[in-house]
Amino acid sequence: MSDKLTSSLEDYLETIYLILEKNNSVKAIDVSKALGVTRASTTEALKKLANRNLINYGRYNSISITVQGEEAAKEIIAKHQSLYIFFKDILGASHSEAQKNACAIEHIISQDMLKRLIKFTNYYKKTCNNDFKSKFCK
Amino acid sequence: MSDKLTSSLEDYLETIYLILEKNNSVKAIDVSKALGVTRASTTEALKKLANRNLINYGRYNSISITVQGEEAAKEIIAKHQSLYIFFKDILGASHSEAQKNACAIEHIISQDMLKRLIKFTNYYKKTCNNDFKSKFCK
DNA sequence: ATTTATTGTTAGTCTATCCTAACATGTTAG
DNA sequence: CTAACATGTTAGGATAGACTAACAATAAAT
Repeated sequence: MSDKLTSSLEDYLETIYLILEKNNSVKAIDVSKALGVTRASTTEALKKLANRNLINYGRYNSISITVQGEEAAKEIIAKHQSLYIFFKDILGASHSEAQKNACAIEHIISQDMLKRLIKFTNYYKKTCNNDFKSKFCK
Repeated sequence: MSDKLTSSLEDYLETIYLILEKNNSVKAIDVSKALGVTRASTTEALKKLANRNLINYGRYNSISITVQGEEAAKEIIAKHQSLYIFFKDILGASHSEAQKNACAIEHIISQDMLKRLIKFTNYYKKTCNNDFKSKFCK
């Protein structure tokens, strides 16, 4: 039924979820600030997310997330998190590098590849004691 | 001077380079077919690449690549290759999965992260004998 | 409570990318 | 050589995403 979200809409949804988790409420302006876009852009994105029943929201209303929306957001965040951990803990990248790359790649890596990456990360952490990191990452 | 290429333009340039490598000549139609886009889209992209001095080409002319274009193409292909190898040889993904993900991620992974990934891949291949792949990837 | 500041919306513009359809140019087979 | 076919170009339209600027609604402050 629902087509795959664009990277951009995934970013909006993810941001809404994360702010809600912290603050227990989100306003459009918070989303705008978090993503570094104008309020106009956020309005447009919110409409699209609402049309797909991922969030509830109407004119001048505060935003809530639907069950579907929550599921979708959690999936994105899980991808982000797995990538971040691989970049940081295995490859030894800095927080900001790991973050930046995870933010971009989370939208395009396939489910299959992500599963492999997670399995590998867990395996490597257990078995290899971060040899690589200690040798090559200062 | 030259802004970063978009993912789309990178794809066109990469494709041109790869076809040239094989055939010693490229036509727009080859690029169209390789990328699965219309001739019209290719015409447009070729104009943009020519404007940035990455290829030489005029109306109804066959395409050649400039020195700058070659450099840029090689960089993209190197990214692709490194990602592909990691996905295939370390994570044990299939050819097509590795290919698909490399094609997408090559345009967005940072130089820093790529370097780390390459270093890691080499290190892991030497040191770890593909334990993970043999255990988890059939 | 009314003014001021903040936040949200709309309308219109821009860029990038793709498309289709019509037309132009090249190429190849009779 | 000239008809077909293949290839390239143009014009025009669609979608997605962002922007600015003007306006509307809400919230805060005096």
